[in-house]
Parts: sequence; structure tokens; C-alpha cells
Amino acid sequence: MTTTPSPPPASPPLPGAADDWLRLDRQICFSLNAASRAFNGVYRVVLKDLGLTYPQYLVMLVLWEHGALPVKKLGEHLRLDSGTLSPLLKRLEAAGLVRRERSARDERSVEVRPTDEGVALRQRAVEVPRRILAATGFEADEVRALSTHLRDLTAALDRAAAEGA
Amino acid sequence: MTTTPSPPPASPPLPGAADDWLRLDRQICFSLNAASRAFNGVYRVVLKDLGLTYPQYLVMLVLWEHGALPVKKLGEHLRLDSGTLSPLLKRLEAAGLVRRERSARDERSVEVRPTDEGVALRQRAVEVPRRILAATGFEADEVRALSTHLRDLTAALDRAAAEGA
DNA sequence: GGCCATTTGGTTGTGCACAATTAAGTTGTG
DNA sequence: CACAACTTAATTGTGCACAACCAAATGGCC
Repeated sequence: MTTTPSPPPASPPLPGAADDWLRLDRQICFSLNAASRAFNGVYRVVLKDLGLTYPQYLVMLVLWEHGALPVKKLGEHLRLDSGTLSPLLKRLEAAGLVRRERSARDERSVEVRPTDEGVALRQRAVEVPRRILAATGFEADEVRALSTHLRDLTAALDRAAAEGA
Repeated sequence: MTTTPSPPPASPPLPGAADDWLRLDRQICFSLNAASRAFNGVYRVVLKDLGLTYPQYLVMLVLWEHGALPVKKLGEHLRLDSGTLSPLLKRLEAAGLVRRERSARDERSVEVRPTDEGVALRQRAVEVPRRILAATGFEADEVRALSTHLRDLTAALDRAAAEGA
């Protein structure tokens, strides 16, 4: 972190450089992890009034933007699989914000549709982004730039994971 | 995604600006969320050989750097509370990587100490940072800069959450 | 001594992430 | 039609995050 750490020599008896690498690694993964959880915490506070959790809010954002969607499409938008979405959607249904119904055309598919109440909730959600942005203390442009960086990072990581390393 | 789905017509007279804000919000929180999970996925692959999960790896990094620590200190380093750490540490203890023992001086405190096996694991962890960095496709400096940005963001968010909004 | 606020971990309950498996429906091919 | 391959959700099991609550130990105070 002070000077450019030299590349780690495979695995010999732990030179000082290894410490630097591990320390750096701790910083990187930790800072991302911590930022994610910190965001989660602020959203938790802001969304409390709406009765939504952070992931539930993400789902509603997609539904507000695209209207009814099958679970599969929803998962593609959010990069979440059915193991995460199924119970989450059931809770949203129990809260009266969405309805889940099997498609008549393809009975494997389940359409998720916001109820009138779910659509109406959007009116109260409009102020959420402003409050979150205010909490970051960043300008909109800064956040947008950071967002772009993170998107690139995610794409690279997904690619690497797909290649098995 | 086949064609561009027309924006949900069932919505009340929201001004276009609100749509933009919600869409932007979706992008920001989504990109951070997705990056965090993508990182998690890559770490999952890389750490599989070591038998560690991502949060367990974070704990071991702190212990390798600082040696034995009480649970409280560990939680401060990682911003995690005992509700998260207790079961995690029990799993690490079951895996033989740490031992938990009540302090003699203050019996409220539990010291977490890496075992010989836990210390030895560090040798095999040395190559992890390089593999992760390679997966990002970023230069070390870029990642460092991003990390700094995220740390600022986290600090601002924590401050905002503490102030109740 | 007795009393009380504080500190420190632990426990419980709710919710999310994801891998692996299962079940049901659809499509293509003979 | 029969049947295999594929698609789509749901289910199950493990692990993490965090709020709320509880129990024990400490230390200061009278």
C-alpha cells in the first residue's frame, strides 16, 4: 500500500511482500463488502416506511420499470436465481404488492405482476433515490461514475468466474 | 429480453423526471450489489481449495495480521457484530483453524486465536490476492483507487445512518 | 457489603445468496 | 403417439447479515 508491492514469489517462506499482498487484499474485498452492507443499512432505514427490504425494493424497481415479468426474466435483470426470488416474491405477495400467476401459454412460467397497491407504492418511492444520494454525500455524477466502474468490475468478475478461475 | 417493453402504462401521472431518478437509483444500488455478489462468487471459487468462505477468509486475514483478538476487536475490524461472528467462529473452530477461549483477566471476553493449522493456512492463501486481482482485469492501482472511493462512501453512509437518515 | 449502569458474548428470529436437487411442462424427433 | 432433451420454478440445505433480546461479569458508587 506504501510502494508498489512486487509480485508474490510463488510460495516460499513468506517474504514481507506476501504480507503486503494479503493486507491489500483485505482492504479491497473488505471495502467493497463494507460499502455494500453500509448501503444496505441506509436503505433499511429509508425503506422502512415503505415496508420494503433492500432486495424487495430492487424487485419493485424492476417491476415498476417493466411491468409484469416471469420469474426468469426478473432473475436475469437482478442476477438472482429462483432460490432467492421464490421466498422473496412470496413475501411481496403476502404484503399485497404483487401477484404470482402461472402463465396460461406456458404453465412452467410464473408471471409476477404488481398489484394496484404495488403500483401505487411507486409514488411514495420517488423520494428514495434523493434521500440515498444525500446520504452518500456524493454528487450524482460521481455516483454515476462509480456505478460504471462497478459495472465493468462485475462484468470482468463474471467472465472470470465463468472461465473457472 | 426480446423487444423493448413499453413503459408500464398503468402508472399514475408521474413526471418523467421521477422515472429517471428511479432508474438511476436502480443502477446505482444494483451495480454495487451485483459487484459485491460477483466478488463473492469469484472468492468462492478461489477459496474452495482452502475450505474457506469469503467472510471466513476475511476473519483469517485479520487474525493473520494481528494474531489473537477478542471477538469485540475482531468485530470492529470487520464491522460485524456477534450475531454474525459467533456462528462463523464456531465453524472455524470446528474446522480446526481457530480456538476460542475465555480470557482469564476478563471473563466476559473471548479470545480468538488461530491454531497452528490456521497459521499454516496462510502459506496457501498467499496466492489468493493475485488470482483475485487477475480476475478483475484491473491494475493494482485502479483497484486501490476504487477501494479508496468505496471507503469514503462507506464512511459517509455510516455517518448518515447514525444520524437516522 | 449492596446496587446499578456498562461491557461483552450469546441466542433467536427474519431475510438474503446460492448450490444442488426435484418436478412439471414443453419441444423436437422419429 | 412415444420419448428424450430442454426449460422453468420450486424446494432443500448451508451460510451470512443484522435487529432484538438475554445473561454474565465488571467496575464505580453509595
